[in-house]
Amino acid sequence: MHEERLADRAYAGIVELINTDDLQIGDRLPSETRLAEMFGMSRTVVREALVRLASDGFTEARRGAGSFVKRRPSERLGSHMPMQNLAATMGSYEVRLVLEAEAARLAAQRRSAEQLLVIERAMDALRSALQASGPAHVEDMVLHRAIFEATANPIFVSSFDHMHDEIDRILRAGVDISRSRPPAAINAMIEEHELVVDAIRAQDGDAAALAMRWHLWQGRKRLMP
Amino acid sequence: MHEERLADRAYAGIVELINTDDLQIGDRLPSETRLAEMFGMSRTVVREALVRLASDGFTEARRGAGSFVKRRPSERLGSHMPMQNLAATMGSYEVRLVLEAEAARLAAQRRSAEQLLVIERAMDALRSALQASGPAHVEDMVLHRAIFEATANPIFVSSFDHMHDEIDRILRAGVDISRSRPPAAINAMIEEHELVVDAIRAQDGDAAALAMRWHLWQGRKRLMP
DNA sequence: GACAGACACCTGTTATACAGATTTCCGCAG
DNA sequence: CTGCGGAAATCTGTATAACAGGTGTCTGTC
Repeated sequence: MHEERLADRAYAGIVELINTDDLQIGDRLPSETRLAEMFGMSRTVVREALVRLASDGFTEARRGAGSFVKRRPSERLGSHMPMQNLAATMGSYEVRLVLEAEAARLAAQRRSAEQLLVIERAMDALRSALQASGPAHVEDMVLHRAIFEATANPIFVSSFDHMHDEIDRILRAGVDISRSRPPAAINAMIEEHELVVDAIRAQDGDAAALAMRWHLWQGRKRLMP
Repeated sequence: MHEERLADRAYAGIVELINTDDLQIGDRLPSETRLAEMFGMSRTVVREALVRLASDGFTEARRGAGSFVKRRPSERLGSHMPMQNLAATMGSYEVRLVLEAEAARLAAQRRSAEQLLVIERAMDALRSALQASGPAHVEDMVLHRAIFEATANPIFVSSFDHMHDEIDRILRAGVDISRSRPPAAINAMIEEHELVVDAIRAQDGDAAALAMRWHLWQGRKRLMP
């Protein structure tokens, strides 16, 4: 369908080059002529790719000197930044604490009646799953996502999706999420979520943000006491 | 100071052409050869400008047919910006306010000496770009991203990348990047950024978060007073 | 009027050349 | 050996010519 042009391959090739050769910010790329013969294409095409890379803020061309790395294309997490699962989990809670607390506040302020219904249904599903002592991480995710959707801000929602994907990929490797929980923890998790949902129902932004912070903080403690 | 390349003039010329000739979405631009003789430059340069315009989502090239207007650049934000973009801009500031303020706080608390250097170099580049009255959105982005990298939390960094891509995708069509800024605004933008960098240098988390909040709030006001 | 084919035009790509800027390096002076 | 100046090598920016392959249009025929 999309007939790939040579310049697209050159663009991808240079990005890959930065990653595999571990070029740091400020490092010089091979010259246009060199890249052209490396990729087996003309200098014109390489130039087109470099122009787009510069436009995207990845590289910077200095006349007479060469092209330089200005900002590294985001390498996939985990491959180039080997991080302990523990540290990664801490990191994930850091981001969640920030993003989710504010999402809860906005959700409380803006929720429509329909969105509240979606949230409450997700809450019921989560409660059932937890009380059945089964795996509940999917229900948990559905509830949290519903809260993001109630912010009526698509960028918030897509940020949640992205964050969730990243966290999932890191945690899935090491942490066994569906391990058995003591009954006390189950009741605590239900209660924490209910505090959040109650605040959203009451349209109390501060309370929702606080409850969400509390919930995430408790969750962090549950994972690594 | 701001060494303008021919391709920059071609880029601006084509944007102006779309506006003055009132080319609508789907309309065909003059051919590359025609544009070259119109602007008195070679086809090579015109092609470079067209590649960047296509990369910015303004035009689309169809092999054998020509280049076509895909999205119209608007000269002034606020007046011509469609409601969709306005809402998206508000939404983007909502997310940025949350994520970037906390990123600035963490950056201040955790920055290494090297990361501070990267941030300061990005600040220098941004200051130069702004003082030269040239386009500075890439330099701005580089600085903000450097702050996220100083959080030492890869999920934060990838969240920034994702957020930036989302915002870019929505906004880039509507914003004429090369629009002129009044000198007062330029100085204000420099000062706001410097407040953030200063706080990070001093490792004062609260001050960094506050300064970042202030900066984003001012930016929102600049865009839609 | 409908259709097929020739034709003109357009973008994508290659090749070559040169100007102007920057870096490298070598030789020379101290 | 060190410092320095300048030539040489290298690199990006720009121009020109050429061709391949796709697209739109016009024309002549039926």
